[in-house]
Amino acid sequence: MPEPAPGSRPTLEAVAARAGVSRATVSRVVNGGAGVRQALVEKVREAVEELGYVPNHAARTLVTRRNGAVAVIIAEPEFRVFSDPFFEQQVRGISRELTAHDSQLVLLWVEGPGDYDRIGRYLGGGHVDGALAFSVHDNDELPSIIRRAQVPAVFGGRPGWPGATAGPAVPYVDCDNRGGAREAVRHLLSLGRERVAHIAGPRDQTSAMDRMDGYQDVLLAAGPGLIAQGDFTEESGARAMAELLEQRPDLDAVFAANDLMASGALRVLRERGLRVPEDVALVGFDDMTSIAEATDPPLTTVRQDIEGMGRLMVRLLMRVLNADEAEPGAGSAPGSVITPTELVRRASA
Amino acid sequence: MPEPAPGSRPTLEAVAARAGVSRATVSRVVNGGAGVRQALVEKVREAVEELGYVPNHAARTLVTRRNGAVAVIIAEPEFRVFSDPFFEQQVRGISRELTAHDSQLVLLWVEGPGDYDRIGRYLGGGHVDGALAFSVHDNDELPSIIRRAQVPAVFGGRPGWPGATAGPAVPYVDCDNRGGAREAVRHLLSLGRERVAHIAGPRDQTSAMDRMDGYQDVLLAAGPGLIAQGDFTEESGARAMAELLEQRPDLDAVFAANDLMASGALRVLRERGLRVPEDVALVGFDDMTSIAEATDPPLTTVRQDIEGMGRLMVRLLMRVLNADEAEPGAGSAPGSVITPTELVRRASA
DNA sequence: ATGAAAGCGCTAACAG
DNA sequence: CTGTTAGCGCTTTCAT
Repeated sequence: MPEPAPGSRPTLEAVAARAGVSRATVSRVVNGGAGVRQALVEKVREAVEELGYVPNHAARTLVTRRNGAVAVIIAEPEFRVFSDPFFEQQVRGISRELTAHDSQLVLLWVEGPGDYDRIGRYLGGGHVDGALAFSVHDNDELPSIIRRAQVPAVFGGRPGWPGATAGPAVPYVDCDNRGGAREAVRHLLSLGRERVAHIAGPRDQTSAMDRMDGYQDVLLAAGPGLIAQGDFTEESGARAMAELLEQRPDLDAVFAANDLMASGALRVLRERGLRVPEDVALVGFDDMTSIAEATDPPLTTVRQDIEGMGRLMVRLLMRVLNADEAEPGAGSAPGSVITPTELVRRASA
Repeated sequence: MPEPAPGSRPTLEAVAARAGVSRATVSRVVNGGAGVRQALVEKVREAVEELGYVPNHAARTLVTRRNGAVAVIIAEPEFRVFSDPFFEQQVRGISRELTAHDSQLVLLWVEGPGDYDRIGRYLGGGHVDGALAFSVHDNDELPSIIRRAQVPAVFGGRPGWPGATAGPAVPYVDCDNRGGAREAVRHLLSLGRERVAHIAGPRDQTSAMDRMDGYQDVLLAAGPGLIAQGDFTEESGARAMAELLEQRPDLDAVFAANDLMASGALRVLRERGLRVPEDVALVGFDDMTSIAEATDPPLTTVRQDIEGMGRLMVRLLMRVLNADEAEPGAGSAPGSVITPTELVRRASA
C-alpha cells in the first residue's frame, strides 16, 4: 500500500525519473506497453507501483479529446422514474457495461424545462463522450437539445417524436414490442380463446403503440369494443378492464400492454367473480417479476431483457464513438438494435 | 443559434482574436469578468456568443485542479437500493444541490467486493473533487477505501464502523434518529399508553440503534419482552409484532423503527382483531408517504427531510472542499449535521 | 525501441 | 485595467 505524498500526486515525470527512462516510455507502458522492451516495461511498472502513480485524467483528456465519461439523461416528467424497477435495471446494465469500457456514468437529472438549457450547455461543452437518453414521451424536447449539442447519443426505446424517422437516423435500443405482442396474442388464441381484448398503453409512447400494433397484426379485425385505453398504471388497468367488461361481457381473454395494468385488470376480474384463467385468460408485458410473480394467479407475460438493453445502449454508443473517431462526422449509420422478447408462461394464461 | 464549426470547437484564442483582446482578458470575462472594463466585457461576450464558445473543461481542470464533479457512491449489498424511495429522494436532493454548485454527479455503482479496487483507483485518480457515500452497514469496506484515496467525503447517515469515532472525524449528515424516537415514544405516553413496545431495526445500522436508544431514553426500564428485533422489512415487522403479542398480550402501544415494519405490525394487529389505535396505538418512522398514507388507518410517524439531507451532504462537502483549498490538509474539522425530525400525526396514534 | 520536443486549452502570476 | 508569459500533465509525431 504505497502511501502517497500528501498534497500532490506523482506525475509521469516522477515515474520516468524513478525508472530512469523518458516520459514517453512511461506513457507507452501505462497505455498498454506495446513496443517497449520487456525489461523496461517491468522497471516502469515497478516505479508506478512504488510511487502509487495514477494518470491525470484532465491532462489526458486535454490531448486525446476523450474523457471517458458518458452522460445518462434522466428526464422526469412524471412522479416516479427513479424508483421504477424498469429504470433501475436499465441503469444497472448501463453502469456495468460502462465500467467494462472504462467509462464513467455522469448522471444528468432533468427536472423541468428550465433544466434543458443547462443540460444543453453541458452536453455541448464536451464534458462527455456521448449521451444515453430515454425516449419516454413523443413530445420531448430532449432529442433536439441533444442534436444541437452535437454529441453522439443513443436512445433507450424507439423515439417517436415527429421528425424521428426523417433526417439522420437516431440510434436506439428497444425490445421487439410488436413481435412480443403478437406472440402474446397468438398464445391466447392457441388456448382456444376467441374474443381477445387489449388494454393499451399511452398513445404518446411508442412501446405502447407498437404493442397495440402487434395485437392488431394478429387480430386483423379486432371486434368493436375490444380495445380499451390505459396509461400503464395499475389503476388505469382496472378502469380499462371494467370498461371492456361492460362493452364485451363475452370476452374470454385480455392482453394488457404491461404487467401493472394486467394486475389492475386481474383485480377487477376477481372482484366480478370471474376466474383467471378459466373464464378469462390474461397476459401482461414486461415480466416485472415483482408484479408478475406476486399476483394470484401469477401472470403469464412477455419478458424483455432490460438490463441487456442497457448494456446494448452502451455498446452501440461505443461503436458510434469509434466510428466517429475513424471518420469524423461521417454519417456512419450505426443502426439500431431490437432485442427479442420471450413469452413467460405462468398461471394466468 | 450559432452553428459551431463541425469537428472543432473555438478556443479562448479564437475568441480573443475576434474581440481584439488577449486570452487573459477573455478568460477573466468568462470567469465572471471582475476587473475588466465594461466595454471590453461586452465586446468579449459578443465574440463568445458569435463563436459559440464553450470553455474546455479538461484544460481548466488541468490548471485549477478542480473538476466540478462529485462522486455519489452507491453500494449495493442488498437487492433493492435504487428503487428505494428513500434513496431516490436523497439522490434527488444531491442532484439539485450539485447543480446549484455547478458540479456534476458521477455515479459510482458498487456491486461487489471486486468493485472496490476500481472505485478506489477512480477516487484516488483525482477525477472528482469529492465523494458522497451512504453508510448502510457497519462492516462496510467503503470508508477505508475512501480514506485511502484521500478524497474529501461526506457520509449520509452516521457511520458506525469500528474506528468511526476514533481518528479524524468523518463528516456526515443524519437526522435526529434518537430525538425523533424519543418524541414518538413521548407522544404515545401522552396518549395515556403504559406498555409501549418497540420493534427495532437491524443491529448493524446506526439509524436503527439510535432509534432504539431514543426509545430507551424515555422508557428507562422498558419492561421485559417489550422489544422485538426486525430488519426494516414489512415481513420482519409482522413477525416481530406477533412475537411481542405473544410475550406481552397486554401491550397498548408500539413504536416501530420504520414505516415498513409498522405496516407489517399493523397487518398482524388487524389479523388478531386488535383495533388501531383504540387497542394498540402505533407509530412508525420515516414518513415514507407511499406507505404511511396508504395504510388503514394511516400511520402516525416521525418525518425526516430526506431530500434536505441530500442537499446538506453537498453543502457540507463544498465547505470541506473550500476549507481544503484555503489551507490544504488542515484538519479543518468540518463537523457533521444532524437534521431535526417532526412527528406527523395521522390516525394510528 | 527509445527520447526530445511540441503542443492540447486554459489560468494565474507578474509586468506594464 | 490589460497583456505577456509560464506552465498544468499528458500524448504523440519525429528523430535517432
